Amino acid sequence: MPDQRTNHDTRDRILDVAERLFMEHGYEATSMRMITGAAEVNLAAVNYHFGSKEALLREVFRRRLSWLNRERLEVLDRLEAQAGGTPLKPSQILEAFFGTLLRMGEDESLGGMTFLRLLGRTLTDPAEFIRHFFAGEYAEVIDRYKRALFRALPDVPQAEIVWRLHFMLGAMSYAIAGTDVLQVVTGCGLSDLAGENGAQGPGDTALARRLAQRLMPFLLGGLRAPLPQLLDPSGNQQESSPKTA
Amino acid sequence: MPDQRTNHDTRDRILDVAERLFMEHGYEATSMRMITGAAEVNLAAVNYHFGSKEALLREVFRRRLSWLNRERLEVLDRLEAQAGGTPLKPSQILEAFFGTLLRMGEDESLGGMTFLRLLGRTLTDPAEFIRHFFAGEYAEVIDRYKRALFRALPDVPQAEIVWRLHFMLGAMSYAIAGTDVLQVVTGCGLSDLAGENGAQGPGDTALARRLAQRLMPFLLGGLRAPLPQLLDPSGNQQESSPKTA
DNA sequence: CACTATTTCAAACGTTCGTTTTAATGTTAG
DNA sequence: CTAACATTAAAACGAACGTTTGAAATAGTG
Repeated sequence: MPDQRTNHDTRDRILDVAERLFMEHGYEATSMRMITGAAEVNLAAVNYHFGSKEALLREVFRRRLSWLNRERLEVLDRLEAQAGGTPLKPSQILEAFFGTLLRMGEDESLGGMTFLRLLGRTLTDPAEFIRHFFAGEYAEVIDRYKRALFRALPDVPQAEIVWRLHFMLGAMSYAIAGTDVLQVVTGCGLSDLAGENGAQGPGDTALARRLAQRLMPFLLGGLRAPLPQLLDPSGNQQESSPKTA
Repeated sequence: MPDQRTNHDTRDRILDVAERLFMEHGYEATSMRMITGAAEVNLAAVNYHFGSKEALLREVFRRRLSWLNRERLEVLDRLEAQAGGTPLKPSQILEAFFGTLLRMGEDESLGGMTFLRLLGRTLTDPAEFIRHFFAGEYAEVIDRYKRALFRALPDVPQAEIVWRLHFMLGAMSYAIAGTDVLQVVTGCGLSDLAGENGAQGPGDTALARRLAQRLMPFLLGGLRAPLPQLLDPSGNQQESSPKTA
């Protein structure tokens, strides 16, 4: 029985703190006492308001993904309505799907870069309940955008499109996770590449914008790359590197 | 006792089991008792042979990455020696860097897909000691390949190359992690896309090969995509390759 | 053989985990 | 007011955590 009149101050503070701590340390490495301590609420508050630690993580994502998925569907609906019956351009589809997400990084009320980083880091979490949750949350949106890409690229085998959608999701997920070894090796993170100071905070919104500027051409280039010549299973790939076998 | 064990037998069995369990459940969600139980060794064996749980994870990676990094450097050395003083082709560099890794997935003695999945899932782990470890392991290889790409693409701003190397790492990392929501949503994983049975096992080596066939054109297309028009002065449109057959 | 170093083993260490309990405190409507 | 409900509070729960201990077993060497 959801009661909208209840006091949401404790609830929201828990969600905000959990979002940040789950991002910084991961789900397993974040304890209830870390969360309730940072949120300055009682230890039992999480179980009272959400039921369990797993349900807390789900709610942390649900309040962001419900907006994201709705927005993604609405943008696609709008594009397809404008196009009449003609297929959309791949660049439009990518902009709708990835641009909508990256725009969340510029809006603190939508979670900002904190949520984006959390999302990127959690998408590769092997925990069963997490993957099951994401599968349910993403099912409709993925299906709609997949079919839009099928229509946009009628000459490309659908299996190939699925592969490349998979790769594009990976490039984006990893990019927003912000844990790249490159950043530690080169001593400069995305923030420095974006020309801003490295400190997290308000500068993150600029980071999200520049990330989108850089990511979109890359994804489009990958999506429209020449198809690999399909060989019989016994035949091996083209050899442009020295033999290693 | 079912069979006699030598000194290194315990060590190696712990490493093999830890590699699989860390992949399946993640570092934090894998307990020492799960590892020693599955390896059929005493609980204290891990601390005796490796010192700590963190040190065990480092050793799990070190025994694989030492081979991978050495191989990557040797392949690059060989390519640059063959090329004389001329710059390498981007496709050669990508094949050397990503192809070498993906070939590990075909060789069970190098860890196979189990290690590849573990690597992909761990690269986005926020734990401090993990990121510090990866930074040290990858420093030399990243630097060498980065500079090779700089020479191969002299007209592309170096910051742009770093961005795209970042995106390529992400696409590969996410792909080998094998946790994509697409797989759960569409009900078919990479194994099905590869035309093989979905069961993990020997079929995984075929998966690694087909993954490489699909991933390499995508990465090359992304790397050579038209540059985003920003405040960049020269050479913005270098090479467009939309040949969606 | 005796001696030493290495490895295995069962048991326990102290700590932290997520969760539950029970009571106290606000809050709201009749 | 008071009865009913919603929320917070302190304390404790049993279980599981990574690690350590000290003795027993094994292997290697002269």
